[in-house]
Amino acid sequence: MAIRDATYALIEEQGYDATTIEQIAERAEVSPSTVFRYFPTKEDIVITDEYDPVLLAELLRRPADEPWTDSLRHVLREAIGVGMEEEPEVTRLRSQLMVQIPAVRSRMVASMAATGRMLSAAVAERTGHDRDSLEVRVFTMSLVGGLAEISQYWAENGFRDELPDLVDRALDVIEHGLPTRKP
Amino acid sequence: MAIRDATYALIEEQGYDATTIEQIAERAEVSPSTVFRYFPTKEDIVITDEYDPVLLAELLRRPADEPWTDSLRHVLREAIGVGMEEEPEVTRLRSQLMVQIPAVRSRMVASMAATGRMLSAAVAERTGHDRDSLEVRVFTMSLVGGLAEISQYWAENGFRDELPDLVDRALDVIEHGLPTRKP
DNA sequence: TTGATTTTGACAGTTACTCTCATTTCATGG
DNA sequence: CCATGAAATGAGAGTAACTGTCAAAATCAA
Repeated sequence: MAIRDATYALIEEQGYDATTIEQIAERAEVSPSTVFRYFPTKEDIVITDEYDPVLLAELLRRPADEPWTDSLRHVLREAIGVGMEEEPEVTRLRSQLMVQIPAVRSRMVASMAATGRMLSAAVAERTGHDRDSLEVRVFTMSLVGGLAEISQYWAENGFRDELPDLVDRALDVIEHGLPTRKP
Repeated sequence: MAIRDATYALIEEQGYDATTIEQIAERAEVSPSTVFRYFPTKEDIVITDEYDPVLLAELLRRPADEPWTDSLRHVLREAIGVGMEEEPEVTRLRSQLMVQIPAVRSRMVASMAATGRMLSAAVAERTGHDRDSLEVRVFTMSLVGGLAEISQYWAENGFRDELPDLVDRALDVIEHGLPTRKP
């Protein structure tokens, strides 16, 4: 979409804060009204939720007898892989903005929380818990919190790690807790 | 502080969005400029970070040979207990605003993330990890994510649970994962 | 009391966002 | 090809959260 492209371009040129909606509208050759019609907030232009349904669909496609933590691992690796292959610069830019711009970060966390809610249903079914139980909700959100940190870590360290590896390490921590007594 | 009191009162009367900085300033008998001087954003008037140092101090006071998950449990229960005893209505209002107002929620999560960073040092030391390692960071943020959900759950269910119990259950999930095969 | 320093306020400006209403675009049936 | 209705777009006015600057006022020290 033109609005999104214009936004990415302008942010790379001038930075996030210096980029106004008016500029975005001008670059995309639409009116500011139209920008607001498609994206309720400025952060929404940067962030995308479009992976959510994909993620969920993938999860449901996994064999039912697979340990669900494994399912999750596969699905997350896949989702992240897709993002990186299709538009690596955008993926990086998003991570970077997450680190630098608090509003973007919180929009991202909110988005991931929504994803988490979706996952809750799947997780609840597999584990035999009630979807609205404290346990499932806490687990899901702790998952989301941990995963969000991956992006931060990645960006802060200059994107030098392979994202799938980070996902693996993060999931290990979330599944088994911190490995004890590491020298 | 007068500004904070005025804010709480106005929010209870009119709700969060309907309460403007101008009204707050008027009620607190200061100028809007002064409000902004003390609180960078509207959400900051509602949220407080003052428990952070207390929490950290408590944590350091625990015996060094205690399993650190136990230390965490004690400290969190204590911190929450204090908040509830000293100003229960405010604690409840904050939880409620966290559920209703996205901006407040994300400010809260950010605040808890900052607390998490502080805890990271303690956690890292006890477990022998590097404080900046992905493992510690993921663990800390997943802790924060899970704990933040407690507040949500509590408010959404009409504050009928005892907060310390919820903390216990949440920490169990975070420590041991979701209990498997619950009928 | 004077002088210095800190706190406060008045004010102007920016920008994200909302609402309303008119206009344009466009698909569809006659 | 034209008319009609629906959807997309735009113009414009308004609000409220901030930011920055500078002057006035309260506070404190000597």
